[in-house]
Amino acid sequence: MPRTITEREPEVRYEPQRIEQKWAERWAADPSLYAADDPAAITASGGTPKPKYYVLEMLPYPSGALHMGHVRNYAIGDALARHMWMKGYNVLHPMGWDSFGLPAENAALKNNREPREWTLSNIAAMKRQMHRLGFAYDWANEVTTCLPDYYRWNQWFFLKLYEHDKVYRKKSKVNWCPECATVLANEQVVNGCCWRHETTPVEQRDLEQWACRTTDYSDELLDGLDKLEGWPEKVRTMQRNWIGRSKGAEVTFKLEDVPAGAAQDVTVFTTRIDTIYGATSVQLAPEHPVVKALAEQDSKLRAEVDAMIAEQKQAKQTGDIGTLEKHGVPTSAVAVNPFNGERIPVWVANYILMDYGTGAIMSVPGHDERDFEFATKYGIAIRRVIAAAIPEQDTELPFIAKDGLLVNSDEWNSLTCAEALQKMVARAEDKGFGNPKVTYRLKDWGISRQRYWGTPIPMIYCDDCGIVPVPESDLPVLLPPQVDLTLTGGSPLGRVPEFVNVPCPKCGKPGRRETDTMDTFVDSSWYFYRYVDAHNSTAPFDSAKANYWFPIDQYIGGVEHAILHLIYSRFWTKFMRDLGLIKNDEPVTRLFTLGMVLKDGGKMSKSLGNVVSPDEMVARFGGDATRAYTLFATAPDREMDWQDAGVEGVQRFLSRAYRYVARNANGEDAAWRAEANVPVSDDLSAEARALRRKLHQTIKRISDEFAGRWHFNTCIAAIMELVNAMYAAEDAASQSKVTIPVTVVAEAMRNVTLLLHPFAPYVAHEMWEMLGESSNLLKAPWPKYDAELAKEDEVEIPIQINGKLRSKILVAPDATDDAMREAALADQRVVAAMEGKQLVKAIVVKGKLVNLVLR
RNA sequence: GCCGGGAUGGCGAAAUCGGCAGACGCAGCGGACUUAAAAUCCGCAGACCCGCAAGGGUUGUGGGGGUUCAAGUCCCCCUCCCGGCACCA
Repeated sequence: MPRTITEREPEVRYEPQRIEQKWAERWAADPSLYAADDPAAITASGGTPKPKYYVLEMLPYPSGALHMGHVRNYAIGDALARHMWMKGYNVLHPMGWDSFGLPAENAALKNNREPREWTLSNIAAMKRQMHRLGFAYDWANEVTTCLPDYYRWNQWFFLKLYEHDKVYRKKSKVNWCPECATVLANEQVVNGCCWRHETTPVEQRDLEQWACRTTDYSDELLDGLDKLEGWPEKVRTMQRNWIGRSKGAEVTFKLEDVPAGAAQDVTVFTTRIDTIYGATSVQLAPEHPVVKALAEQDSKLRAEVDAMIAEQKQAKQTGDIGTLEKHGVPTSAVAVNPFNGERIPVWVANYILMDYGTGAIMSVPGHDERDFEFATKYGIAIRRVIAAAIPEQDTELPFIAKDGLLVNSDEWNSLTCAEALQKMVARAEDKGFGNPKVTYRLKDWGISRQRYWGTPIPMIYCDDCGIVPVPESDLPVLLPPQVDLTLTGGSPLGRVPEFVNVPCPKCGKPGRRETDTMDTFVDSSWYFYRYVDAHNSTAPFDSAKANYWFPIDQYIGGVEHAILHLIYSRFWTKFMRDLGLIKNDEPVTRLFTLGMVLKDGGKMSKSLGNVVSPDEMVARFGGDATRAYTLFATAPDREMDWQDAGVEGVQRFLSRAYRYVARNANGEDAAWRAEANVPVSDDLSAEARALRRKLHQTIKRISDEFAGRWHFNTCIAAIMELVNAMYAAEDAASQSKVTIPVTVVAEAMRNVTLLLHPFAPYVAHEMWEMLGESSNLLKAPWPKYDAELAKEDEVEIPIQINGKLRSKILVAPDATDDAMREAALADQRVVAAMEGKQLVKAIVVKGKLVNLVLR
């Protein structure tokens, strides 16, 4: 008869609220609990230093409350950090706040609150949530980007950038979001709309802006990606596309029949100079200066060009550029091909973009699909200049092959494309009508924002001296309080006379401060360096400390930062390296991008009303269950569909683990502890051995996951299985009247606690205490598995006949192939199945399976 | 259009190297305990068919083809979903 529950279940209840409260208080009382060892102290001590491990989760914007995506992100990072502490690493695991930005201004307008006050109170609230979830952060090195002790170093870096000509005034068309009333970087424009206001089309305005020379590092940013093997391929590809390097040539065509005042030639960019004998027209972007000059003399052309400009603008905003039907207008001008002197027509076409290359192309309809479409439509000549090396492989035009041979190209005929590319550029350069050219899609990073809640740009305009940097000794330039934030279009700081009007640092005459602030992506471009030395008041950080901790060993965050933040921060690292502040070329060795948290198959959003609040989950199921569920639902890199019932299931599991320990451990009793700590003897019942086997198999599984795939869902499943096995062993033992020694039970309980700790630290600490352990669980050694103990006595081997499962046999795990085959052939069902058939082949996979091929 | 990722029970998912598909959990069903409920514990469970049952058979990882003794996993073709890029010359 199964034993009754009442015998086994005294009134032990898992009360997460009580346990978590208790440990949260203890942890809060010890601020040094999660502090890393100081590298200087490590070197001084002379002992074998612990290896360092810098694990970082992307810092949140303090919107007021954590969302489930944060919880999932931090649960992953915290599990890893705790595991690495247990593995004996010197772990740096910091947290901070990306706390400048527009939402604070909006809140200020809406609720009449100071951005600073709103932001700081949000930070306090979110920090409470993080504490409640038991995340182990080194709060002593917290970074809050909106405070002067941080942003003064943004200003310091700005001065350094200026000094090294990496930041400059750029007059150009800029992206302007009317909703934000500010400029946006190219990276912040999504489908022609603002990244924060996805339905607000971005306008183009002529403005003078501060821009960072990110393009000085284009090649290094691109080529460096090859070495970032610890980054997801997806992110590397996205960055490659974003940088968009294209190697080609510029070729200048002389123009005829153009107005006297206009340029007398036009330069095109091409990646296929080898096809230039196939150029049968030149195509210009409608905004091209030559077109402008032509249109001035031709009102009909002007009307058509204006319509084309409007069409392109519209299509950019709707994201339809790329699918527009190609059309164009001929002009009166004629271009001369510098290679063969051929006179070809000049057209204006809607598929040519002014902001890429030179805004002009040579059109080769024989070997480019777009040009082909256009030429076909307007009856422009189409000429073959490339043929396949093997004539049978020629296809109809347009023929795009890059490994062909040149034809119809005078002296260049029968060269391969690759040879022609090289030689023809050389000729163009030699003759002065062309040159090799590398074009990038990446543009310099415009960092001025006409906003209040950001870092003031430390520059002063003086009528006599021009642009004058604020002297380093005058930093920080403080953000004034109580500023009128009404969205009128100008920089709010411009409305604060006490801020604007300052003497020129050079000549002392009245000057005006720069009133724009920095893009908030400046803040996040280097914040992780500040963590190593957050209180430094004489430098952004100590170089020795940064060189100890960097690069970041593991960075964890959402894929939505694959381009913006992760390109800017790579740029910043390279600039700091060139300044001599750091030695590393890249900030991050390994990057992990987590999947989104969905609800009912869709994104959680306020408008859909499907947002699950972490606070509510914590109140219902506890912090441990909430965070552990975010890991249990699926693998961390996959999208996860939230289900409240799943959290409840995890809570039940934690309860089971806790109650097992509560019933079986008596850590307060010295006699029990003495008995529990006796080494396990070899003389064990089958039940006890099975339990130990399961334990050691579980240790292996979980250790392997931490070292490899991070499929923490299967880790938690494995611990569930182990706990189930502990209950089952108890059950089996009670039925077969065998006892499982206290030492074996204690070993299982101790290890379950250690394994559980990275995922559910509160309950693990409570269990650790119940076991009478007084050491700090955070740094308790990660368990080692014993391969001998993990080995099965017997394994069940499936027997297939012609690939179909027909029977199973038990054999020793190291049984030889012969022994397995014999055992399989002796099996009753096999014997029956072989009746009247012939054994053609027997496939034996050692320790795995036997497949008998019968005919 | 191009580049990634994905599609497995009623649901979330597992299967790490080509070797028992569905571990673990949720929901469900049956049972124990209870005056009852909650909580807890034990058990069952892909689908279909045969059988009173024990058991047996067929089928099954988006669709179609292929390689193999053996395919969720490898190859070819296709559909749908998610993410990114896109007249980039």
